[in-house]
Amino acid sequence: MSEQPKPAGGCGAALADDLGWALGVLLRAYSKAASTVLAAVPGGPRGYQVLTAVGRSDPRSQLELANQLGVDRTVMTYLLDDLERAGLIERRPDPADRRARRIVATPAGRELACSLTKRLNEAENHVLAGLPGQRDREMFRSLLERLASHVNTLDPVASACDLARETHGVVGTRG
Amino acid sequence: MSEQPKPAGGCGAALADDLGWALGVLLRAYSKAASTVLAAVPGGPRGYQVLTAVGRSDPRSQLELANQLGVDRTVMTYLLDDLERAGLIERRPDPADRRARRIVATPAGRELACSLTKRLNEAENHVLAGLPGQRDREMFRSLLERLASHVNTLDPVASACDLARETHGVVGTRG
DNA sequence: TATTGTTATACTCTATAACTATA
DNA sequence: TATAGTTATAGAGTATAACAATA
Repeated sequence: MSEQPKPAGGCGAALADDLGWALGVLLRAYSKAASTVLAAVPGGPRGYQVLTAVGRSDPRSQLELANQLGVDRTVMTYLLDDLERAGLIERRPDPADRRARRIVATPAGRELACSLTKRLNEAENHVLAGLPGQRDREMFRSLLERLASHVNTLDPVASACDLARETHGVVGTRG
Repeated sequence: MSEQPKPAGGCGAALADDLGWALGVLLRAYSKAASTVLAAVPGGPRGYQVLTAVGRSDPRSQLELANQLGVDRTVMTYLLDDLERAGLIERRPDPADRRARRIVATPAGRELACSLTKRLNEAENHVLAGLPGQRDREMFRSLLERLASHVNTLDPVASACDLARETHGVVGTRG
């Protein structure tokens, strides 16, 4: 339809009007700020995710952890290697299954995760600085989280962050 | 972002409470839908961006295009190779500078871009389905765009759509 | 035989640099 | 000398597959 080859617009949909564009810009800004904060952590953002995940609840196996964070279990090996070398986590034998390892955060790991979490909060605020009003911010967060959780239910993708994997496949659709 | 009680005396910051997480989930959902739509385009999302960019205004050089879309000029070469092979764009000599090529969309290219744009709009609506109310959607779009354009001014990153590129990094990069 | 974790390999995307042809 | 475009090479990041130990 619309077979009008309009020079300056064709079918409309200017870039600034694009949802994906806006989301991308915003996420990119946040990621930039976040990865500055997380630059010091072995494994970067991923390493931080592991730290918070193991600090949050009982010891998990590597596989559990990998599934939860949406990374391949081979990647998890490298990730944990780095974190362990840095003294942030430990691999302990699982008394119930000698194949598995229980991953626990060391005191240093918990402490680091703690301080990073605070700094990430600042990064969030930086991104949200475009909405000076407190009410606008709350509104945005609220709407965003409604959308995110809805999407998440539609898309029962295990959990938080298959993000990486999925997006990769997606983008990899290159001809 | 409220102060939640946390399990291990940690610092909280549950995953679902994280701005980066929500943004990532949403962008991922959109990317997934979008790349399904764009799977047929050589170069995927990038290819689509090129198509719309060249269809939107006067013929540009490859370098201009690369800068505008935030991709390396070496990447632009491959991208245009694919698009040209598919008969979607043409490289024409620039009468004013024999080093440069002017990139123009072929009729087929414009037509494809046009139909894809429509289908992308549907993808947007799919993602926004979590906000049933029209007013909520408008509000979200409005707030998001305010944020995005503000961030963009702070961050003079070339322009429109580093999306694709950043999406990789970003994705791996949730805080 | 299946599963946890490790290791080795291949593939994708991107960046860097070298090369050409023009300016 | 500098610039537009191309090509070749190397690097990060990820997935695939083979392997060892255990179930």
